[in-house]
Amino acid sequence: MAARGYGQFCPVAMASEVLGRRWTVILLRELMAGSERFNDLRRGMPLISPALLSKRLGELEELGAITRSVDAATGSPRYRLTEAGEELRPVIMAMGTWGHRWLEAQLSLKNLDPSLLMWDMRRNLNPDPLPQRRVTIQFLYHDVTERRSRFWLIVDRDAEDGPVDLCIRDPGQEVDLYVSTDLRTMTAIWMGLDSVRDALDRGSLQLTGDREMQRTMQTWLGLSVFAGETKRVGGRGMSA
Amino acid sequence: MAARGYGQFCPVAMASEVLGRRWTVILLRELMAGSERFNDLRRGMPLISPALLSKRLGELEELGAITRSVDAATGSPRYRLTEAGEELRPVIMAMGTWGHRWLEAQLSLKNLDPSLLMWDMRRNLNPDPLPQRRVTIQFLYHDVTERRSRFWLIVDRDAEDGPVDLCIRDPGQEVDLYVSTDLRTMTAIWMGLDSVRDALDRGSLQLTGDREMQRTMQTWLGLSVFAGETKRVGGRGMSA
DNA sequence: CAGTATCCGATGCGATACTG
DNA sequence: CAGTATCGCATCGGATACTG
Repeated sequence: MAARGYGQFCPVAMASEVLGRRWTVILLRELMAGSERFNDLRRGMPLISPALLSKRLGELEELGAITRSVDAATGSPRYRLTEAGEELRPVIMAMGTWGHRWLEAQLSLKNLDPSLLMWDMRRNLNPDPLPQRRVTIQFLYHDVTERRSRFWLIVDRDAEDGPVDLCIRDPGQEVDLYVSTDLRTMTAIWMGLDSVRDALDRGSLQLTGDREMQRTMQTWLGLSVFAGETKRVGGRGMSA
Repeated sequence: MAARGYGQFCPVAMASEVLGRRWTVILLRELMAGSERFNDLRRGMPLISPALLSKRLGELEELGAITRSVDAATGSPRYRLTEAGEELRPVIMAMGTWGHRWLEAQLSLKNLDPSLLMWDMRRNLNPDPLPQRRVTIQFLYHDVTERRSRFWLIVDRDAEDGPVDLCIRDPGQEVDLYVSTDLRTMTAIWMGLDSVRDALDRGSLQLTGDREMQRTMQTWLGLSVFAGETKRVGGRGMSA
């Protein structure tokens, strides 16, 4: 694919040589979102091959943007942003803001993926408006093939591995709230293009169970960090 | 190169599908720097093939980031950023700022290119500190092969095509200031890694001609827009 | 000047399987 | 869980030549 590099001394060109590599930006986004372990990173970018992920991690480490360290307790490797890596946050955020403002929403809603959505929701869910006790929320996407249509979020503020756990098998606990909807609706809500109330009114979303949890869903359901940005979308959107 | 696209609805991923394409970021930088014509754009990215430049321009137009219009006077096409394209400026700037702060300076100084440097300098030169009359400045890079070692900047505030013209052939005018140096020194000054004074003191830079222009060189010589950023550089720099 | 057309080569990357 | 090893091909894009 050509002589790798643009032959330019301009800092934009040099940064672009790094950030232009496939998956690198997505990987940084995952790291910024807080994932530190190899397989957690994979969950956030399911289409990457382990070989390539390993390679990209190596490049970023070589570059000084991340460090690889071994967790003393578990013995498992952890990848963390260095100061240099942390300073890429404005770049990634600016990209996301622009993408959200200007890229056709339709396009987002073509790349639907229930696992990815649930993984994102797990990360941003806000336990505060929920009951103090441990609660289980079941999501059912009735337009998704059987195998990936049901998910359970278990919220427990006192859990060791973060307050929210995502299951793809029935955890066998009593469910406090059932959420039944289609993938597109839930994704649109997550991206701030739709709201819980509107979806309920339209009948695109059904809630069953704890009334209080139903009422406060819009507040505990964390949204995409870009959901607040005003959408513009002037052009014809991406061709792909 | 694989299924084009990351299969993600995240705005970062979608923006990255556009900005990750080779040369796209460089092209945007050129447009943001003010180039509007096909061959001016090429001068700012000499290693791109005309076919690919044409393709990228088409993609950005399709996307709604630029418009192509035909100049009524000259009949030549002009490419300009739309509002959506203009809003990519923070992204490009953030990339440049990061690149300047964290990427090994050595690396920049490996991608030396006299034509590119002169083309950048032409753009950012500040005519104000210079004499009111038309002045000619000759640059001689004594470490560069004969054919690309001499350049002339002609500064004329009243010229039709911008105040500064760059020539690669002797324009046959009396030269007001001779600048003799090596390519690395001049690039380092341009990037804010070195100063006119220091280079003069070290003997890496020689000036002959108009004393006043010599004295004020650091002020009329416009620097890279990133020259003000503090360099950090923690890691081992890029592998390339 | 402002592109198009064509060809072909390198290689990035996806897929899959395997290991400590 | 956290990767490595291997293979093969699609495709991106570089080179060159040509045109209105």
